[in-house]
Amino acid sequence: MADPPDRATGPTRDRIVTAAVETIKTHGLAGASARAIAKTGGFNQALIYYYFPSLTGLYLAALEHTSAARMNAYLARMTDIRSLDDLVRVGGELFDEDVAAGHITVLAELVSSALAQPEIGARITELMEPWVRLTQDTMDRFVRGTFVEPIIQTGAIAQGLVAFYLGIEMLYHLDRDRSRTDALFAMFKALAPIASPFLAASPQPGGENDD
Amino acid sequence: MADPPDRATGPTRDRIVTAAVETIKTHGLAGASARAIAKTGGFNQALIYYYFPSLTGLYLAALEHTSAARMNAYLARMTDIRSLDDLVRVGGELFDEDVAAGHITVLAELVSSALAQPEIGARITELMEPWVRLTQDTMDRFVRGTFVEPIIQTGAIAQGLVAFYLGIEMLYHLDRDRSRTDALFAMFKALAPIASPFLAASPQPGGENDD
Amino acid sequence: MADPPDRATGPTRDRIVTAAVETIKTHGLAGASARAIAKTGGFNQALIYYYFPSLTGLYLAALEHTSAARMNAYLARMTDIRSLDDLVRVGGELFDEDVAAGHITVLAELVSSALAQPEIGARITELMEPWVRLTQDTMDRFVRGTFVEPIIQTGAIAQGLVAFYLGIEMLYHLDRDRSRTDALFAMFKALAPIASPFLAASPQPGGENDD
Amino acid sequence: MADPPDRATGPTRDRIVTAAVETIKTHGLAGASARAIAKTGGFNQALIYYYFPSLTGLYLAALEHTSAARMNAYLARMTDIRSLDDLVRVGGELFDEDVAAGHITVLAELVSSALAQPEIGARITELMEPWVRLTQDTMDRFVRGTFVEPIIQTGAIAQGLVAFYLGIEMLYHLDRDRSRTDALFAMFKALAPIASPFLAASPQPGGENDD
DNA sequence: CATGAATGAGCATTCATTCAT
DNA sequence: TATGAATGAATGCTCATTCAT
Repeated sequence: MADPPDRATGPTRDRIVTAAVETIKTHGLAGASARAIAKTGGFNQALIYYYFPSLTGLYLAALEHTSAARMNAYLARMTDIRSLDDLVRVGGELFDEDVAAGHITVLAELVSSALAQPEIGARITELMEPWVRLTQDTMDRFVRGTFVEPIIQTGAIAQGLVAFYLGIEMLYHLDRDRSRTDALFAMFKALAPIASPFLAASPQPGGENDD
Repeated sequence: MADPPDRATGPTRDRIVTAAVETIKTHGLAGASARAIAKTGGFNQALIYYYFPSLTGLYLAALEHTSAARMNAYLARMTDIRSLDDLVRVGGELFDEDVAAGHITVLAELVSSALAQPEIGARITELMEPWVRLTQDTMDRFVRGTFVEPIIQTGAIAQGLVAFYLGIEMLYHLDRDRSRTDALFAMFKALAPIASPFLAASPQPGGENDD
Repeated sequence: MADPPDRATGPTRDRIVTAAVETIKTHGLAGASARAIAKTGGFNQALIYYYFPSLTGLYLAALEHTSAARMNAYLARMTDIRSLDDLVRVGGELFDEDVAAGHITVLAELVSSALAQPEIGARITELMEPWVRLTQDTMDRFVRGTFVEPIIQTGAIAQGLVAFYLGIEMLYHLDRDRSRTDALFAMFKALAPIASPFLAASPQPGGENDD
Repeated sequence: MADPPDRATGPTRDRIVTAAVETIKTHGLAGASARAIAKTGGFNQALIYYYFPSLTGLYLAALEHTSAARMNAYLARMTDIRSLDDLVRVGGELFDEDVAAGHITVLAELVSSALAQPEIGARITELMEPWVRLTQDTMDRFVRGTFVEPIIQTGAIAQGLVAFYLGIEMLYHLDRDRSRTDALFAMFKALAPIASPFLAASPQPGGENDD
């Protein structure tokens, strides 16, 4: 308590965070005890408390880690998207990567645990905001200037899409059955050419420029 | 003869299940220890094991309980729905009730825990199937006979809607902020009159008649 | 507490005792919980307390039961023994039956438990006395009148033989290896003709006549 | 790396083992709960699981401990034995020490518990083997070269003597009555001069040299 | 005569966390 | 910087026993 843990950087810290992500992904949050994480990473369990104030702190750091890593991947691919067709295709690829990276697993487990620990709920909400923003921005690029713009609220829809994304991943883990997700992506793909006329022919490139 | 518990009925069993639902709703699955549930219900913790083979058994019973209770409520209201407008309105009301009853909370917590305990995943999937079915049936009533029928796959969409529903509830618990949900329902409400022309003018009453 | 349990007789009592013997034999004393015994016998566990003041009371009754049953078998075969050869042969047969009946298992388990519950030690000692007596009497029949009579103390040896018997059975259960016991009995068989000349040519029939 | 306990050495480990021996000796295996052992040793019960994988592991370690300690004592005294008279005298002294050290108590309790937990039976058999070997070796030293050598099987007899030893100790704990044992040792003492002529006049010194 | 229901106490084990080194 | 040692509190679960019926 004398020394202030929660060191911001360092290779050992990364090692711990990586081990935490891996353990949460494999054994769930309930199975991600200090012992389990230390075993995964091959270090002493007391080391966790040298870098983080508590296990919860590490859990949040794990979410920050995967979130940042995935966000980079998303941003890198966003420039590829020039049509609704691209959007569906790239979206499917990114989803597959998300699942493989364990990002949404970590997210879902933490969101789930926030019920019992409301104090971390706010922080998780913060960490999700960039994703909602990115989703909304992407939608705006397709919607701006079209006749649907005044009808729909991209902000609300973005929230809903993130929720949907979270839910889909949770259901996937129930029985590891990809057919659910596959059917949905297939339908999106089929709908894309139909919806295209109503949307922007060539979506404008966009970042996080407007608020 | 009284050895393998999991008694099917009885007032005490109900008391335990109710206490379990209440505890999961309030403290999450991680906080729903045998002791915590017993405290909520005002009975001895050993009593749980007289009625259920394990805590996991009780958790599943809790989900079965809320699921059955909510399904009854849903079926009772289904006949009220005669237009897309009705659907949005009744849907919103039912969602509010779901949240209040804690049904989706119990569901979300159990789905989340299935990551670490794959053996219960299959059972949860079973318990979710009636909901997917109900969702799909309801959609079919609006879609059947319209020109959108060949374009969309109500089965896949139903899965997606259930996932969306699950995700929305999880996000709601993050910060207890209803604005997210409200904005979405408001938009649905606004979209209803626009979408109506494309769908069945008067949806056919339907149960679980077709497979 | 109002009614005095420990009923002396009755078919139901026998059923309980038999179930107790069976359970101790199979699962050991530590595994012979009220539940386990009731399951073996197919009755309600509370029934035990209608016939016995406590589980310990039932355990002792179980020992009394097997002890009496085996004593009858021993006495019935004693008249067959007319030579040292007979003794070894019949002794081997009776040992096999003892093991099969679980008598020595129950005895060994109870003796073992007496360490922690000294209050039952005295009762067990009492229950073992007839066996020591029988052993001594049998020895006396062979020794009386011979020149070895003043040299050995059949009382002490009888105690030792019973201890040996107990120990052998315990070791047998370690690995279920009969070879140990077989080798010993084989050697006894080989020694019998050698020892015979030193003992009574025709052992006198004897009961529990002398003190 | 510190995860699978069962640390091989260390003073704390010794403390735990000693406390376990003491507790088993006093309260029996059934009374040697983690809490009871911790109380005996004055340490936290969780410490047990830092050094041993389970209570069973500790029980076996306790047996290994007493067995090794007693074996050292036995070997140290073996050189004193030059006659049958010595054997009886030293044997009696060692038996007294065995009882005091609790070695045979621990052994008997563990052997008894192997009925319900067959998986530890094999290990216990292993731990008993040196004792059987020592007994046989000692007998061989007296028998070798004498006319009784071809008649008796020292291997089988050694097994029987160990069994006898075990049984005697168990009976002793029934009523803490030493007279049984005393009478037997007294008789052995009386028989020694009689048996001596038939055995080796001066037993050969021997270790575990021959197989 | 027998049972189902119920309980308080105890069990083995694991937890997050601390601390001296 | 990192670790081994240690602990108090909690975990899921089983126990012998009681009691109303």
